[in-house]
Amino acid sequence: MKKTDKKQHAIESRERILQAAIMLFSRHGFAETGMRELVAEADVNLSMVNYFFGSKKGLLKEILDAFFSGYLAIARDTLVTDGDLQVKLERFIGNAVRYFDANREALVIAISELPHDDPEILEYKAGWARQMVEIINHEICLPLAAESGRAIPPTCFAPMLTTIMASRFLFAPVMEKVEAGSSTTVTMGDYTKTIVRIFLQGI
Amino acid sequence: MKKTDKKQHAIESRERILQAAIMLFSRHGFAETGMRELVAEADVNLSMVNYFFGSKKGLLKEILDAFFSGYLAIARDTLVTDGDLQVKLERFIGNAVRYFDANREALVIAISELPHDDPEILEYKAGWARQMVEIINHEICLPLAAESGRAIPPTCFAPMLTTIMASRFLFAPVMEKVEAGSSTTVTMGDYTKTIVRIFLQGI
DNA sequence: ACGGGAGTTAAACGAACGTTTGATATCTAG
DNA sequence: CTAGATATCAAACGTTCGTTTAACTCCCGT
Repeated sequence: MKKTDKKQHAIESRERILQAAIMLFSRHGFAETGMRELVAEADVNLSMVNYFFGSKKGLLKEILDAFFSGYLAIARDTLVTDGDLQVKLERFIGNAVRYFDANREALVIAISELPHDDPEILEYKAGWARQMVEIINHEICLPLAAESGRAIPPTCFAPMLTTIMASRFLFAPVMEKVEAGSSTTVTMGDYTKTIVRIFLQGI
Repeated sequence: MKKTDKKQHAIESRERILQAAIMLFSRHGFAETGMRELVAEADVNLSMVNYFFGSKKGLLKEILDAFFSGYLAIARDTLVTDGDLQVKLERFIGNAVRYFDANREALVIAISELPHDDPEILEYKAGWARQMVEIINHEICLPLAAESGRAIPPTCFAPMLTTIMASRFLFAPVMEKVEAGSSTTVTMGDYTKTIVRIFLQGI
């Protein structure tokens, strides 16, 4: 095995652990997923999780970190610009839904773990939320108040916007049982358009 | 101790377990809450949970059952009536938000556990969802399609409506860290009005 | 008044948990 | 070439998990 192969293999082991964790944490939950189940799925030795991530919780942190930073980047890229409020909102929702779709498993983990008050995790979830709230405030809430007089705080609006975009992915397992195939009858494009329409002109 | 006192005490033990479970499951999650932590909070013996509820999962089921049946009852009472679609929707949102507020801990448990695919739990979450979807379809989606031509399936709309109403409670622990007191700066009445306005005429 | 069922208890069960250790193989740097 | 870092491994660590058992108390129906 060449040196590059060895390093490559290590990187791949790390990556396999991440992928397996994202899948299992989203399907069974973080706490109900055991390390042995995880390493079996990732096809690595039991010790490798602690070797690469320090602890099981460290692994969760890295997953959440990657997801939140991507979500925040989308907010920055689509909202922190000149232009009409409606255009910005439409662009943000479009990109965010695409991002949620491409990372639906990490999204489910993030929302599931969101309300739990593990101090260690909560504190730095708040770190990401703080940045998000600031963007939503400057680019949506303040302009909205200026042009229509409606004052809605970003700490209230950001959760609304995030959860409505996430709703489809959170309910997917249940709705698939309610009506098989229901998670695909509405295209992602129509899903986006529906959310945009609700926010711009109501149902 | 009188007979009524004894029976009363048993009922109270059962009730204390339920209350402690609702609190702990919502704060720490179902799987991360241990039985010993639970019975210490409820001030009962370790065996009592299995005695009253059969298993830890039986306890979770009872909590979810009570929450879902209450939510479904509100949907029936406020939506399955004659009247204008907008009036019905406004009435439903008002009552549902009040219900979520009064049962915010059970709500958090329900949403957190929603995406996980434990077959036993998933199957009967789907049972409740099926009834909910049917009501939303008949009372909202079909009338909406008839009067405005917009076709949005209830398996897509019900999750949207539910999660936007739940958003405030799901994000409360995080938003409280972002801005202390932020979970009370918007009254429940204003929160309701905002959601109603979004759905009826947009932001 | 007494047998039976319901509530409660302390103790123990085996299993599974996350983590650590020490050895081994492989690659890198000097 | 060799010393050290890196990746992998099997095995064991001590805890904690959810559940079960058996004994005990107390109340109720007959």
